[in-house]
This record gives sequence, C-alpha cells and structure tokens, in this order.
Amino acid sequence: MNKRRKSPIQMISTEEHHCSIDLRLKILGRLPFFTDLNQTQLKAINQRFNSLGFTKDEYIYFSGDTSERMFVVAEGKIKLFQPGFEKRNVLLNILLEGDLFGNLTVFGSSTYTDTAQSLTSSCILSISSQSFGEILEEYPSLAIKSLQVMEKRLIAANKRVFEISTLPVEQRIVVTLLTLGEKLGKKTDQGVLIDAPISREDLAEMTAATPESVSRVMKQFQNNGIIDSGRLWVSILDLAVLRKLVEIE
Amino acid sequence: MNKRRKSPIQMISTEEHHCSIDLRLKILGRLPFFTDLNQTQLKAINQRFNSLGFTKDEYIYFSGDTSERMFVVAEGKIKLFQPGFEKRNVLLNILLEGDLFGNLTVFGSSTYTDTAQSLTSSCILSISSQSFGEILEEYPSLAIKSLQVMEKRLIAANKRVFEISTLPVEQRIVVTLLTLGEKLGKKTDQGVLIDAPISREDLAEMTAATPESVSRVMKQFQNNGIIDSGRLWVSILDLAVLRKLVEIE
DNA sequence: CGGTTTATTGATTCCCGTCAAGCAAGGTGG
DNA sequence: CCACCTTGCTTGACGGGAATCAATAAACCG
Repeated sequence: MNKRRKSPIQMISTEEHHCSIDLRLKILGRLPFFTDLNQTQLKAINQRFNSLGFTKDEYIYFSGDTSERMFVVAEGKIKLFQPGFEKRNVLLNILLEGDLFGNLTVFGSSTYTDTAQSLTSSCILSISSQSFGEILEEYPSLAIKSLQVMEKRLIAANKRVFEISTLPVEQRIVVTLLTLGEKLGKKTDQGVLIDAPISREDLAEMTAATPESVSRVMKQFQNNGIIDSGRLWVSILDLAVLRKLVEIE
Repeated sequence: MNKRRKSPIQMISTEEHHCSIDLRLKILGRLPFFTDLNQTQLKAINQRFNSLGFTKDEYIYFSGDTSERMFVVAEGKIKLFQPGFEKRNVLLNILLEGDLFGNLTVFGSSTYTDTAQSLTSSCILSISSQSFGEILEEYPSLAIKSLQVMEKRLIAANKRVFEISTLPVEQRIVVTLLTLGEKLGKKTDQGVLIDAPISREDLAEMTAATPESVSRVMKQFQNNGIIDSGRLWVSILDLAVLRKLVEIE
C-alpha cells in the first residue's frame, strides 16, 4: 500500500501577483471569446478591464452584494458557492484561467447569487457589467459565445440536479471526482492528480453529502486502489474502474 | 373541510390547434425578446419559424436526439425532464406561452439533454438553430436578451441544487409549490390554483423525493388548511403560512 | 359500470446524517 | 529540529428521515 502522505499539490502562494498589462492581454487573447478579434480590438477591450490580485482564501465578492461587475480568472483557482445556514454551503463550481464569473448580463444592477473565493493566490480581471454589455452590443459574435458558455453551464447544472436527485452518495462522489479530474486533472506518474486544494468538506458541498460520508467512501476507494488521497488532495489512480461505477446497467 | 374533489383544472384538449400565422405573429410580438423590433422585422423573422400542434402527453423531442432546433411555446404547457432509469425521471421545468426551449445556441448540431413533452394540447413554434443564430447576429440586442434568459435559468438551476442539497423533503416541497404558484398560479376564490396538471409523481420528480413522501406531506398541508389538492391539481390556500415554512430562523 | 390511473396509508427497512473521540499532516516559533 | 497547536481526516455508535413494498381507496374515462 502506498504510504506517500505528503501533499503532491504545490501550495506556493508567496509571490505577489501583479496582473500586468502583458498578462492581461495574454489572458484575454487566449479566451475562446476573443479569438475572433484582432490585436487592435483586443487592446481597446483590454483597456476596459481592471485587474486585482487575491491571496489564498480571500473573498472576491459575497452572495447578496450588489452585482455590477463581470470577472475573468487570469491566474489561480476560484471557488463559487452558495452560503447556507450553519456551514451548510453548496459548492457550485471551481473556476480556472479563462473562466468568466460574476454578473454576465446587464440586468441593471442586481445582486450576486453566489460567493466567490480564491482557492489559491490569484489574479482576476474585471469589467463593469455595463461596459461588458457595450462590448457585446458591438461584437454580436461575443454575445453568442457568451450564450454558449451559459448554455453549457445550464446543462451542467441540470445534470447535477439529476445526479443529486437520482444517485446514492457513492455514485455522486464518483461523478464529482470524474468531473474534477476532467477539469483540474494533471497526468502524473501517480495517476490523474486533481490540481486544486480540495477538502472532504468541499467534496461534501459538491455532492450534497457530509464530510464524514465522503471520508468513508473515499477510504473504500483508496483501499481498492482506485484513488489515492490525503489532506487537501486527491489523485485518480484507476479512471476505468471509476467510470464503470456509474455506468448504467 | 372542503369536500370539492373534482378537478378545477380545465383539461379540454379537444380542439385542434392550428398555429395560424396570426397566432404566430401575436406570440412573437409579445415575447420580451422581440419587443424592440418593428412590424416589418417581426414579419421577416416570423417567416423563419415553423409551427406544429401537439396533443396532451405527446413528445416534442427526446433526450439524446440530435438537436438542431429552437422552440417557442405559443400555446399550452410543456414539461422538460431528464429521463432516468426505471421511471426515475427528473423534472426540470414547466414552460408557458412565450418560453424558449430546445437548442438556443449554434453549437453545430449537438444532442438534446432533456426530453420535451406536452402537458396539455399545445402549439409550438420552431426555428432551426442556425437561423436563430443568424437572427442573433443580426440583432445583437436579441442575443443579449437570450443571455439574460439563460442567466436567469442558470441562477434558478443553482438555487435548486442548493435546495435539494440542504433542505428536508417537506421544505423542498414548499419551495416547489411556491415556485409553481408564482409561475402557474391563477387567483381563484379557492386560493391560488396551480393551472397545470401536476401529479404527485411530477412533484416527486421536482423535489428529489418519492410520490409517497409527497403524498404524506401534502396530506399534512391539507389537514392544516394550507393547500387543497386532488388528482392532478393543487391549490394554495394560505400563501403566508407556506412562505413561513421556509423562512430562515 | 368496469377498467385504468392516481392518490393514500401503513409497515418495514436502510442509507446516511449526527455526535463524538482520536489521529495525522502541516505550520510555527523557540 | 522538536514541542506544540491548528486544521483536516478517520472511525465508530447511534438514530432518524425518507425510501421501499404493499394494499386500499378515490377520481376519471370510455
């Protein structure tokens, strides 16, 4: 049995992130969104953005705050969740470089329906929803791409409703691990490492379960050699078996 | 105690729906979407739509079908759900006149992730996703409005994830009844009647519960005079009490 | 009026949440 | 580098909320 219990995840967050103009341009240019634009257009749009660095665990906004900004992850990992009474949060999503969040539409000013917290140190670009709206008016193709992003998320959210509604805890954990692996997985010689600091509690908040239940299930999986896991990290050792666990009979 | 057990919902579905050009124009003109357009533009867009009548319980499309159309409800009620193994469906939404469904984006051709079924006889307008995409390119304001529709739905879906994850069955049923009342409620002298044929099973599929559990909870509510309900219908008698049941302490 | 679908109700089971104690990993400061 | 503390993970015992199974009743339909 594997006795490597040291976390394989880099948690370095010492360096300050400056979110330089260069970084901003690079990030924006890489977004699927802006691929159609030429350099001049990109620069013009870039000017409308602000940038801000966040440290680990810092909050970007809170559920209920008046929402008039749209954000883009330039660097780092961001956690979106709905805060519940008594620690009963629900984790909605973990975002990566290039992902949008905040207020994507121009509903006048509304309030955020979730809380955004930096899982690592991060660099975040932001733009007022109004400016974003103006950009969308100007470049219809961007609006359509935003629409596609939103539809993807809606489909994912509905899929999750389905899973929570119909699957037992073990299978909910499996699909969650598979999703995380797909989004955050890094191939290593020890399997697919989920490259973000994920706790049992985070997993519980993703699967509508308790940290204790998650722990029990994960321990099983470890004993069967399907995964390896420790404090704030998970690695998938046997994707095939994991997938088989949620196949329809 | 009220002994009216006959369904107060009109189930007449005898007449054929013709989805005439007139009806189509009227519906399209009423959509929040198209309010900015003038009569000429509206007519041009109208030409790109087809219309089709469906009878009660008829399917419009199935989850997994190749999806290349976007639909608009012109008349009737449409149920969207994700089919599960062994009757374990999950009901995603009940749509009304003016609501959009199907493939809103232009992802090439993908597949539908839900099944659409007519709850009543209905008239449905449809347009190829490609044509819809062209319209969006032409009228950026429409794309932005679509984006707002999608964001609303995403927020609603996330809210639902939160509710299923954190609330016990009774409260899940309460929030579902409140939502239904808001969307489908008709004021009558007997309270707010939910104007659609909703079964215990439908409610179960909306609340991640079983029909039996729903029945037990609903019976309680009836005994307390909060609601009245029978075969395929529900009426909310005391909104205030219902709301109080899900308030945060 | 029989046949079908939907709703109710009870008895039983069990998955999973709750509570509580102990353990391991990581960080810090002397 | 080790004692100490904090935070996160594990493990067990227990109980309860809701699913399951099953049988009856009510509403609707041709």
